[in-house]
Parts: sequence; structure tokens; C-alpha cells
Amino acid sequence: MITIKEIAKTLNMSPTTVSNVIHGKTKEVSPDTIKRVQDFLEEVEYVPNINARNLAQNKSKIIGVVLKIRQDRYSHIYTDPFVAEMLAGMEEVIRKAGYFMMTYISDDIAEILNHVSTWNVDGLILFCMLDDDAIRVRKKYHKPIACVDAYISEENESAFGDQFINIALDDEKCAYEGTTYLVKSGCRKVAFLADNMDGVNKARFRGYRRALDENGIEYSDRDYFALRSTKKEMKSSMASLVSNARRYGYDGVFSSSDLFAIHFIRECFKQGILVPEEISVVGVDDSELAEMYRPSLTTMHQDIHRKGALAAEALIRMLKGEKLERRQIVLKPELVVRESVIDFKKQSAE
Amino acid sequence: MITIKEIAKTLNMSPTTVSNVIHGKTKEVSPDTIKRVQDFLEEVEYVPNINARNLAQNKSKIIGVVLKIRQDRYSHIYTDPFVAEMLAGMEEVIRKAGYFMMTYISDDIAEILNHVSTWNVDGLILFCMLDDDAIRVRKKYHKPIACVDAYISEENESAFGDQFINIALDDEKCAYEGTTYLVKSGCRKVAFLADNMDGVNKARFRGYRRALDENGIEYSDRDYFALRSTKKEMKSSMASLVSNARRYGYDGVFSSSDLFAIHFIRECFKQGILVPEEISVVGVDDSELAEMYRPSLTTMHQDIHRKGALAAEALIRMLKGEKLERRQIVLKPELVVRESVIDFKKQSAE
DNA sequence: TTGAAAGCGCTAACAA
DNA sequence: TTGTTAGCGCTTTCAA
Repeated sequence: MITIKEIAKTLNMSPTTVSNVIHGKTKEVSPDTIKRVQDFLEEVEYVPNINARNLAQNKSKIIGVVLKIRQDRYSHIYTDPFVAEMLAGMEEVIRKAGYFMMTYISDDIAEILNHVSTWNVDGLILFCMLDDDAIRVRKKYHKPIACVDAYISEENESAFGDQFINIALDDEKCAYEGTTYLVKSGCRKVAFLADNMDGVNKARFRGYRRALDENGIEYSDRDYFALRSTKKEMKSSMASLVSNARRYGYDGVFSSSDLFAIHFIRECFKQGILVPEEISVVGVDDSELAEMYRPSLTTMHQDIHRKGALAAEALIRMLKGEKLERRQIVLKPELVVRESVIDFKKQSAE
Repeated sequence: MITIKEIAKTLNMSPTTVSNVIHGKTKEVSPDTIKRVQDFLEEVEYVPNINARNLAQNKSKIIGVVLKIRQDRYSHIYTDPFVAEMLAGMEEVIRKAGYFMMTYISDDIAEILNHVSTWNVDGLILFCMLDDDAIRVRKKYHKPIACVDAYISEENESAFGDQFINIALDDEKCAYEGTTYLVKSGCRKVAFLADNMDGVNKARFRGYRRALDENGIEYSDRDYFALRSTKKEMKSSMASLVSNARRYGYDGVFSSSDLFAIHFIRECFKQGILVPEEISVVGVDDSELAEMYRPSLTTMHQDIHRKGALAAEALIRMLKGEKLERRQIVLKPELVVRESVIDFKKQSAE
């Protein structure tokens, strides 16, 4: 690889001039030299050494995407359709803006911080982070941060300063509408399926409860179908949830993700329970799976690709020094009716 | 961020000593100084500046994963379950070996080479590359390369030198066994579904043809179901393939991927054709979708995760200076019987 | 309009 | 056992 210094020597000029031409700081360079340099650069196929550049400029052009996740989860995080679609959205934006995406998977904040600071990462996208974790990152990392689906409590809001944005979904509404749809379709005993009660699911649970309340349906603790989603336990856990659903006569399930919804339905068929005839299911996400599956999933659509893209775009705007108007963008979910919820009219016609 | 020089000054010693301790070159350092340095490093939470290190050592600790792909494909490459699983396999190995993974998506070899050389990438994993493209990369890039699913012709073999390995599947056998299974199950008119005829699919097509030949089934050009898999055309293309299948009385399809198989089946149901009762389908990959779908897919299993991991492992061994015994690793596919092929016994019992 | 030179943080060859 | 120093390739300030 040829260096600027060598080029300068061959062309009989100083490295400064060459560097200036490369960076288009061309106001004070004669058209003649510009041409000479540019031609030569092409001829020798000059490629800058990013390490040197980063060192000199104290930056990296890297955007770190941090996926904090328990290592024993059912699927590797890349194969989760939601994550994949989100990453896809980010990747495109980041690449087109001339940055590089570096994903980092870990459940250890210290490790993450370490990584981020050795690479001198210019900006961070945090996914699946809880309050305190995000704060720990912010305390040590003073460049722009974009979160996806974070739940930041009021008291902590201020700690984040203005180099910060959160892209979220209106989770309460999401579950409220999904559950309401189930009830309106005739379900009387509706479960809430999720594998944790963190920020996102806590909000969804609230929405679910509100829908029950407003329709005069009583909630009992048994209605929360707590899935164990580790590699080892996922299958057996799902099996026992489904058999519970049968035993106690559930006729509807609001699932906190399409992925779980599909696993649930699959297990239903295995146990001889028909979906949607005996149990109706509503998912969340409308990931690529939802339309593909059979029965196709009735689900709360969110534009995952856009969510990723928005996070990346906002981050890049911050990197350019722009001030963002908002610290939080909340996307609206939308019900997509497909086949996994019982068709009320059809049913009553029989 | 504190630097080695600063640390040295505070501790009243030279940067070299500090650097030596950091790197465990501790044979020539007194236990006392070692302790002092280590304690201090912890105290100030020293983190090396990778850019500086890379510059000085002329390396990067980055492994580039190049996904060469047409931009207009049906799904973004991250959301392809096969790719996701492969990346997952790579990521784990790369991270645990102390390297960093940087994915790069492009269909422009020049751009890829450019990227690789600015970042001074230590090793490369190439996916979905054709012969000549891989050669173009090799010509400019002289560090270790691992390919996944490349088809290198004999004449080109030598051009790659020994810093090279290819991880492949026995594609001919894969299609041969899948097709044979369809025929043995009673299918008489079997189509071959794929969206291109590149290396992998060419080999699979050969296997498919051989299976037909050996069972005395004649092949006609119409039996190749050429799917158009761009975003715009995928759906309509699949629809017309399925209606063709019905018109000409196909009773079996060997699909070059699970993903396409599922889309095919989905479209069958849309058009009122039953799978497997009227058409049997065999896929390839056994990606996470296969088991999840309904009917679950009978498919040629390959260990995708392992494929990714193997590529990464081989690459890392090359980076460590080991000589590999083989230039090519060929994985064996294995038939996994599920629900998408007609059950012969059941059928004849009726 | 162009050039000289210092410095980014780290490593490594060599000297002490 | 420890220290000095040059240099990795690029940017940038300041001088010419």
C-alpha cells in the first residue's frame, strides 16, 4: 500500500498538499496540482490507512451496535427475525452515511465499555438495555447514543444529556389493541405470553390488563404465561404452557412476539389444539415470519426495518453536530388482521 | 483515556516497561514492577488505543465477512435465515478468539477490496462468491481467505495459494438424495426450484438430474422452476410457478432452499393446492424455519452454524500461522424427514 | 499557493 | 532489568 508521503515524494510536493487534495480542501491549491495529484491517486489506487487517520483525528467512523443479551437464549441473537430486520435497517443507513457498523454481543457492561473505548467508537446504538445498564454506559461514554426500545425512567432522563435519543414503540397501546381485538373477536379467557417482565413487556402487560379491565374480564395470576426461553427449556416450557391453556380453557393468547406466537401455535397443533378454531393468537412485530406462517399471524405491526433505520439516522445526525428536537421517538403499532384469530362472523353463522 | 506514556511518567519508568507488562512479556521484568504496573493499570482502568496499536503493528484484529449480493434481493441479506445462522456461527468463534467481525455488504468487488485494505483486515471470509470474483479478490489481497460455498474450478485452484480454504456442502449428493426421496415416495413429476444456476445450484441441478435418470424419469426444460427472487418479482413469480405446477401436474418439488420451499408451499395453499397431499416438497438447509413451519419441512439438513464456525476456525488457524491439511472441507448433507412429503404407506393404505 | 514539522498512542529494536 | 528512540501513516498548525 502506497502512502501519502511516497506520493508526495514522487510528485515532488509536500504531504500536506496531497492530503489537502484528498480531502477536497482545494481552495488554496492550484488547479494544476489538483489535477496532477488526483490523476496519480487513481493511477496507484491510493487507499488511506484508516488506523492512521483515526489515530490522528481521534475518531473511528465506527458505529457500535451493542446487543446485550443472555448467552443462553433460545436462538442466537442474529437468527432472531426481529433483530435481523432491525440490523438490516441500521446497516443500510450506516453504510450509506460512510460509517462502519460493528456489532458487539455481550451481557457484560464492563466488557462493552472496554470494547467501545479501545475502538474509539464514534457513536453507539444500544438495543435491549435496561435503565441502569444504559446509565452505566452513559456515565463512561460521552459521545452520541441511540437506544432502541429502552425504558428510561423520568428521574434518569436528565442523566443522558442531549447526545441521546430513544426509539420506541407505544407498547402499552400495542398490547391494549391486540388484546382488545381478541376480546372483540369473542375470546373470554386471554393469556399474556412473554419470557420476561422488563421494560417493554411491563408496558405491554399494562396494556393487556387495561384491555381486560375495560371489557370486564377478570385477571388472575395464572393468565401470565411466563415462558422460559433458554435453549434447554424453551420446548418443554412451551409444552406445559399449552397444556395449561387447554386444561384451564383459554381461548386467546396475546403473545409478546411473533416468534413466540409461532412456537406456541406449533405446539398447539402438536397437542391437537386447533388455531384459531380453539385458541386465537395475536403476536407482535409483524416480522417476516408472520406472513409466511400458516395460519398467517394476526399481529401488531411495527416497522422494524424503519426502527433500525431511524436509530441509525438519528445517531448520524448527532454525529454531524445537529441538535435533535426530541429525545424520544415513539412509533405507533398497527393491527394487521390475518388468520390466527377466530373469525367471529364466520363462527356465528354456523 | 490515559496513555502508556502518562502511566510510565506517573510510575517513574519507561513506556517500554509498561508496554511489556501489558503484553505479558514479563520474563525480563522484576516481579515488583510487574505488580506496580498491573495494580496501576487496574486502578486507572487502562484501555489500549487499538488504532495506535494497529498502526504500529500493521494489523487490525479484524476479520472481514464479505457478503456479495445483489441489492434488490427479496430479503435483506441479514434476514435470510441461512445467512443469519452462518453469521451466528462465525461471530461466536471470531469473538472468542479475540478478533472482531466486520461484515461488509456489496456487489462491487472494487469497493470490497477498498474497504478491506483501508481497514487492513487480517483475514477474509467470502460468502456467495463466484470463481472469478474470488480470484479478483485473491489477486489483490494476500492474507488468509476462507470461502463458504465457493466453486473454484480446477484450473484456478492453484491461484489461491495455501492461505486459502473453502467450506462447502456436497451439493450434488444433497440434491440427489432429496430428489431420490421424492421419487421413492411416489412422485413422478418432480421440479427443481432455484433462483439461479450459479456454482451451488449447478451442482445441485446435476444431482437432481442424476436422481431422475436413475429412476427412469425424463427431464424436460420446463422442470426447472426458475424463480425470480427480487423484491418486486418474488411474489408474482412464485404465483406463476405454482399455477404452472398445477397445470402440468407436478407432484413433487425439490427446492434449493428452505426459504423458497416455504414460500412455494404458502403459495400452494393460497391457490388451493394441498401440501403434501397433492405436491410434495423437499427443501435444503434445515434452517430454523424448517421445523417451525406447518407442515414442517422435509429437508436436506446441513449444519449451517457449524459451517460458519468452521470457516472462522480455519481462518483463525491460518492467522496463527498454522498450515491447513486441506484446501477444502466438504460437509455431508442428511435427509430429515418431516411432513412436507407425501407419506407413501399412509397413502397406499387408503 | 505550498511546505516543514510536530504529534496522535503504541511497539520494538537497540542501548544502557 | 530498564530506558531511549525511531517510526507506523496521517492530519494540522504555522510558517514561508
